[in-house]
Amino acid sequence: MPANGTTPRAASTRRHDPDRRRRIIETCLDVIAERGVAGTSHRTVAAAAGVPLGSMTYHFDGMDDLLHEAFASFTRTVIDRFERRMAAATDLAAARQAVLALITADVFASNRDLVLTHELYTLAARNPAYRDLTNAWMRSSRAALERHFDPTTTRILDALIEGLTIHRALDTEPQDPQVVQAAIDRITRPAVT
Amino acid sequence: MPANGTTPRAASTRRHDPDRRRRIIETCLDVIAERGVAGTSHRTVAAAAGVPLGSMTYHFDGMDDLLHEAFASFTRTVIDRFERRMAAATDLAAARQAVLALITADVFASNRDLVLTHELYTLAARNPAYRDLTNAWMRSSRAALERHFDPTTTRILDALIEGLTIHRALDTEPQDPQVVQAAIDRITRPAVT
Amino acid sequence: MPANGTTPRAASTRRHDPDRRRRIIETCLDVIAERGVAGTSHRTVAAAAGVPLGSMTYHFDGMDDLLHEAFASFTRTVIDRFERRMAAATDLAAARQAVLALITADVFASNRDLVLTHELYTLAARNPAYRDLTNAWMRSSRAALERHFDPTTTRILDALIEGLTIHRALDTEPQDPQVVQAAIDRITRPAVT
Amino acid sequence: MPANGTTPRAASTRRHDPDRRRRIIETCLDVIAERGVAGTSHRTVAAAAGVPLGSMTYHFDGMDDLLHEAFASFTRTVIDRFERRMAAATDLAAARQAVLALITADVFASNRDLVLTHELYTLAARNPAYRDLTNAWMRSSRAALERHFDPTTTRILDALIEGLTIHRALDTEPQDPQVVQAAIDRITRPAVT
DNA sequence: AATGAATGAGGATTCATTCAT
DNA sequence: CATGAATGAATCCTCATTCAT
Repeated sequence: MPANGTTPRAASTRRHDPDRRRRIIETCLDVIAERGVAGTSHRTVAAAAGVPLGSMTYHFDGMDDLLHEAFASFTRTVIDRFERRMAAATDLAAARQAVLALITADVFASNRDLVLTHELYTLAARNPAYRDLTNAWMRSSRAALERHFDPTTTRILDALIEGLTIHRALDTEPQDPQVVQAAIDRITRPAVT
Repeated sequence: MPANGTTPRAASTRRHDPDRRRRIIETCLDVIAERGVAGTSHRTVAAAAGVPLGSMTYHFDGMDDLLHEAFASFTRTVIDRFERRMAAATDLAAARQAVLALITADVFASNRDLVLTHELYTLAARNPAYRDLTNAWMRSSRAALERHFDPTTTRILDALIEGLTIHRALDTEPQDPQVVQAAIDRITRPAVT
Repeated sequence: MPANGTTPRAASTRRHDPDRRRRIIETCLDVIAERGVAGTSHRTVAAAAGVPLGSMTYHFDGMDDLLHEAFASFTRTVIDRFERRMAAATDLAAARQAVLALITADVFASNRDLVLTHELYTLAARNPAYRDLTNAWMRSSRAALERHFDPTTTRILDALIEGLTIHRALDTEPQDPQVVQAAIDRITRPAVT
Repeated sequence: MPANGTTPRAASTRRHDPDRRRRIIETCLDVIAERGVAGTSHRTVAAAAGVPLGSMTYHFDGMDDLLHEAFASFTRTVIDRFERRMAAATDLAAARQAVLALITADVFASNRDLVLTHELYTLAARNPAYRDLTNAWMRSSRAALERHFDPTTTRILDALIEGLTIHRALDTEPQDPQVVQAAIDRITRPAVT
């Protein structure tokens, strides 16, 4: 066995690279996170993924196709995380707790996710082709919340999560956890009769 | 005082086309709204503003300078609108009404404002140089809300406005006004004791 | 003898899709007519013919081989038409009539043929490899005309057909049939003694 | 005065090159003649003209603009030559002589002109934008001929010149001058009564 | 025998910026 | 003070061709 750590066949089989497409997509998200959609070009992605420039238009019908695929992968990931978190809650208290965790801990745990979300929203704001992704995202978030809350509460919570997440990211001073807790309490507590 | 309404100094220091700089900035916002930051170049702005290409680097220290000035102008405009709306409210009921109007009517009345906001957030998410603008915006929104609400309520309302506005823009189905009303009620009503 | 009408050998030597090669050639002419030699690539022809890209270099030794085959097919077609038209004439009057018909009716009945002819001439003007086709074309035209006219008259008629056809195609105003008739009369009438 | 033969100002004034545009156009014709329209790219022309690639799209609105300008320059040249030759003829005999000279000597004296003509015809056959050039060319040829011949004769001569020229260029065997002479005689001699 | 995968070269074009005027 | 001219780098994309299967 060679010392370089690659399998013997790797050198000879390099031509056929079955998940190169998938790897380009993931690399593309990294590049977007780091340099923005504006700084994402065939060249930058190809260089980052270690594939020849010609690979880009071979695997994708142009920059737009690649971007859409990349953001489709991104939304799939965040939707999964959201759904798993909410599905784990078995009663109302747990559901409230899950929402708290979503906002304060994991949805945009990384700056990467925040940046990607904004880039996607920016695209969707001008280009309807990206609305299918944001729509699917919103619909799945609401479906996950509606397992535990009524439709109106769901809508409000959904907007709250959005707003608090954005402000947490943009704000220079740290977010007060008590504010988040208070928000969830007020929105989900039963109406005063 | 001169009859034309400009101060004497302005006339002497800025000869040719005194507000060309300002006009470029406003045109730049139009271009961003229409084609995105990515599609905004010296060329496109110069063409849209009807000024020679050389004017751009004469009046601004490069693209970034121009973008920052443009978004500074934008945030000034939306901050003004927000503050005027909130300042007009004289009691709590009117303040609640004002928040409702902000969300359902005027903050992102136009698609233009929505697009510009997302473009700015996207820049700010990656580039700290634009955080001063988003910070000032957030601070002023909160100050305006704090005239009527306590700090915690203000934070929650602020996030709610953000989230509902974004969702209204991205969503394909129209926003239910009752949801907005319910949200404001729950967030601003006194705690159940 | 097999019932399907093909020779036994053909069936055994060409299995899959026996006339794919021929179909590619014909499609290639369509593509050239529509987009020009410059716009004709392996890709465009393969797509138009509905064959995989790899087929192109399998069946032909590169673009040039394909182009040459395509224009060979084209000249064969127009030569046949010309010869059939001239062969049908049995006396001098009929021959004159046939020349008239060639110019006014059928040589470049379609814009397709005109375009293909110019594309071929352009290739032949620079690349000697295509001269064999234009030479064969000219030689056969002359042979067909020489059944009815002396060599000098043939040369002149041949040039006239060429020139009138080109001008008919390029001219924006329609060609006057009387001019064509007059030209044939003058060229083919006996010399004044 | 420096020994290198350039004027002293040349080195310092290199930036301002007032007839660079014209030089690019002429070089473009050379490139087309040598490599065809298909082989004519911004790169090849820029390299041949010794100008940076960026110059091409600075001076021209793209490849099509450049091509059109180049062929406009070309047709202007050949039209001038044609007109000068015909204008020099003072009587009918001289006019006949001039037509003979046009065909046998100078219209496509060089292979360059022949190639350029075919390239232009090919463009015009498919792209109406080039018909203005071929139309102007035909109209001016006819106007020049009509100084000496009636309209019908002019049309026939015009077509003859076209056809004989093309065949002279494509034919491998040399053109017989007597055929040309005979053609002119037959077309221009008075009708037999 | 036939083809999908892959790639490096080259295509037109746009760009921010510099500089001489 | 203001700008038209100019340019080299970078943009996306198409291409003919090679090659492993």
